[in-house]
Order: sequence, then structure tokens, then C-alpha cells
Amino acid sequence: MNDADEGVTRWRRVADRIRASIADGSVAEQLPPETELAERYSVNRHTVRRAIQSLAAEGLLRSERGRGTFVNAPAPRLAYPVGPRTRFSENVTAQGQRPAGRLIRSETVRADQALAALLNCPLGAALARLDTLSVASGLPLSVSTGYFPADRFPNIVRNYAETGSITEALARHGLPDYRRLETRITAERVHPSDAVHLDLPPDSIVLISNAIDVDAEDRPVQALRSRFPADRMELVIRL
Amino acid sequence: MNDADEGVTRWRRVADRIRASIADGSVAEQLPPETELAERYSVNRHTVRRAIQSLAAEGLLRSERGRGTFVNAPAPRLAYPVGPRTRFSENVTAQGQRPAGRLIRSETVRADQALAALLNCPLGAALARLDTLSVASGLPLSVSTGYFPADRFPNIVRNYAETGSITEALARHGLPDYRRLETRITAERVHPSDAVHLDLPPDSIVLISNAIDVDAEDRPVQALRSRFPADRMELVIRL
DNA sequence: GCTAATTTGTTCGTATGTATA
DNA sequence: CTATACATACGAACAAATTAG
Repeated sequence: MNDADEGVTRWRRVADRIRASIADGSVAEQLPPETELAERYSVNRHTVRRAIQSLAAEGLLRSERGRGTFVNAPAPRLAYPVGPRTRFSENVTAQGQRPAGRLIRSETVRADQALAALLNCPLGAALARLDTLSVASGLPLSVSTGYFPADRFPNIVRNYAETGSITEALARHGLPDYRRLETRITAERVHPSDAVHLDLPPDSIVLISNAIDVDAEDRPVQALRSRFPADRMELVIRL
Repeated sequence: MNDADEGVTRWRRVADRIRASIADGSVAEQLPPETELAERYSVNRHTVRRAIQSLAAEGLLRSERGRGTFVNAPAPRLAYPVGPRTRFSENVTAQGQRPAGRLIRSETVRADQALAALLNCPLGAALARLDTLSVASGLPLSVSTGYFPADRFPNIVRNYAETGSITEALARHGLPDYRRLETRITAERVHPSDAVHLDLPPDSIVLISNAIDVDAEDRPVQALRSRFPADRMELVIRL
């Protein structure tokens, strides 16, 4: 309260000192216990915890109950190409991974304003909704929600369940090929239900990809919303 | 403490009840004060604060000192097209915004392993680093760090400072045109120094775009790392 | 395998600071 | 100027998970 305050809160100054001690290498892998840090910096343990919390939110630290607080090594991210022929199965096989798509849930819904505009269909039209989990080498890569016009693809759910591939399921409906028209990318905090499937901590970040696939006549085939763990994936656009 | 505990912490149960009261419309715009919520849910004010904190981290709530805690309306995101001719000034003018680029910082650095590979230059080569802030209609859109080969573009800093445009600055070096070779997109929690420039709360999410621009002979012109506020922007890929 | 020590997580209490109405 | 409301900070105790012995 009296020591060179300069208007910065204590927990922020503690966070800066911890960050510096990592940057200069004096702390490499594991942080000293909270009680020790509290004593070293002459603050309450709560104040240390507030500082650690903010650094953990940045992704720099990771706390494990009963074990300690650790410095996160920045992990190399798996590249996920985005382009006119974006398909999950092709993407992962190209990187020597064994792909797998699993159906989480399916239901029939009615098109709301947004979906009707995206799929160019009447408001209230029947749509098949497929929630799928994509896994490669045992690691969950993405959770996706796809909407398909139900009249055109009545058996999409069964076909996907049998093949584990959207491309295959659409081919069985007599659609030999389709292409990606548009992809919109943003990011959010993970939704709790997605966190379970992606095996992520509850405050992780996911990349959101909202995409439209169309057939050869530019008719919308599916509206797709995919969620990728941001710390494991990057989306690559090559032109 | 005794009511159907089922192993979930109190602050999490409080968070769920607050989330539910927003979902069912019983709370529309502003939350009751923390003290009142603490009394209503029979917990300490700290526990309410922990719950609010987690919902704020999700982006659902926003606390303002002295005013109260408010429900965040999901804001429509500004579209940022990504393609072979991605340029900031063209992107924003197309949406009726007045663009502005401001130089935050500049320095000369030596190429490390990663930069040398990206820019296809020898390790240790001199690079001009430009940190710039992009603003449209008073709202900060992105912070970018660009690396340019210093031998080829010796006056890049001055030219950018005078024109406020990378395209213009490169044109003055006799480079009439360039194109985007590759864009890699991921997301992270905002770095504190970026949070200041982007006017973001310290635990916000930013979209990260790592890109390479090349000239007509496919020689790398710049390596660019841009950070966009994820709650205000989406990157759009049209093919 | 069991126990005790260690370490982080949660929850209460209390007080004070600071911005807003 | 006063009251309100969120932010910071200290102290104390116990719970829960892990590790050391």
C-alpha cells in the first residue's frame, strides 16, 4: 500500500514479477507454492492467486490441485486447411492421421430466419441437424453442427452413421461433389457441453468456423458450424 | 451447503442459477447488486463474485465499477475478408468505414529461425518491425506486427508513418503490387499490451492471423501477425 | 496399501478503496 | 456530499487432490 504504488494493483504487480521470472528463465517448469510466493512478495495468498489466475487466463500458467502451478509450454498447432474443397477426412489423412467422425446427436428442426437465409430455403422448412465429433489419433479435433435440407437428404443421418463421413453420406444421396462457398471465422469461450466432447478445461477458447457448402449449381447443401480447440488447431488459408 | 450438493461447488451453482435467470428472461439487462444476490442465494458475496467472474469470462456478463453488472447483448461482428488481395484499407472502405492506420512502435530486429523461414532470408538478417494499430470509426479493429526485409525496404517506417498505409509505403519502394500467399488463423487470450491498444478487458479473446505477403515473383515481402478482437470481428474467406 | 504432509480450491469474514448515481 | 456498488486486500479455516514416506 505504501511501496512505490504508482496506481497499479498489487496482484497485477505480482503477475508482472511472475511473468518476468519466467521470461528470464529463473522459473522454468513449475512455480513455487502459493504460500511461498505470498511470503516472497509480501502479499496475502489470495493476492498471489489472483495474479496466477490472470496469467493462467492468458494461457501462460496452468494450476493443478494438489500438484502445483506449471508453466505452459506453447504447443505446436495442427494445421487445418480451409479452401473450396475443405473436407474433414481429406484434411486429416493428408497429415498422416487416422480420421474418425462420430455422431453425437441428431434431430429434425425448423429453419429459423438465419438458417433460412444461409440455406436459401423457406422459413420453417424441415432441416436435419447433425452434431458430430471429429477425432484424429485419439485427440478430439472439432465438434460440428451441420444443417441439411431434410426434403433433399432424407436419409442423411443414417448414411452418416453408417459411413462416418459427410462426403460419403451426401454421395449416397446422389450428390457426387460439393464445394465450400464461404467460411466465416471467429472465436469464443468454449460452451460447457462442447468442452466435454473436446476434452477441454471450462474456460478454453474455441475457433468457430461458420461455413456454407454448395453443389455444382450453387445450391446450398449444408450450413456448418464447427468448433476447434484454439490451442491445438490453426486454420490455414492458402490461395 | 446442504441443499442437494451433488459435488458441485457453490459458485458454480450460483453461476448456473444466474445463467438460467437470464435465459428465462427474469433478468433482462442489469443484475441485482452482489450483496442482494448473496442474500438471495444464501452465500457470501465472494461466492457471488466468483460466479459472476466466470460468466463474465464467458462474455455473458460485464461488470462496471460503481454502476452494476450488466447482461451483454451479443454484438454483430464486423466482417473482415481474407483473400489473395487482403488489404486493410480496402477492407474497411468497402463497408463504409473510414480507415486509419497508426504506427505504435518500430525497431530493427534480426531474423530468428521462424522469421527466416517465413521470409526466406538468411538467419540474422536485418528486419524492420512495424507495430501498427488499425481503427475504423473510432473503434480499434486490430493490432498488427509486420516484419519487412530491411535491405529491400530501408524507408518502410518513414513511408508508413507518412501515408498510414502498408500498400502505399511499399509502392514508394517501387513495389506496385503484392498478394497474400498464406494465412494461418488461430485464437488466444489477449496479451496485456494489446488489450490497451484494442481497448479490451484483460481476459478477452483475440483472433490471430499469421500471414505472408509476396510480390509478383513470389518473393516474401512481409510476415504479418495481426490480432483482432474476437467479439467484434470475424474473418471471412470467400473462394 | 496406508498415513501424513504438501498444495491448490473453496468459502466464509472483515475492511478499505474507487467510481458512479 | 452522501449513498450505492464493484474492486482490492487481508485473515482464517477447511476441502480435495496429490505426493512423499
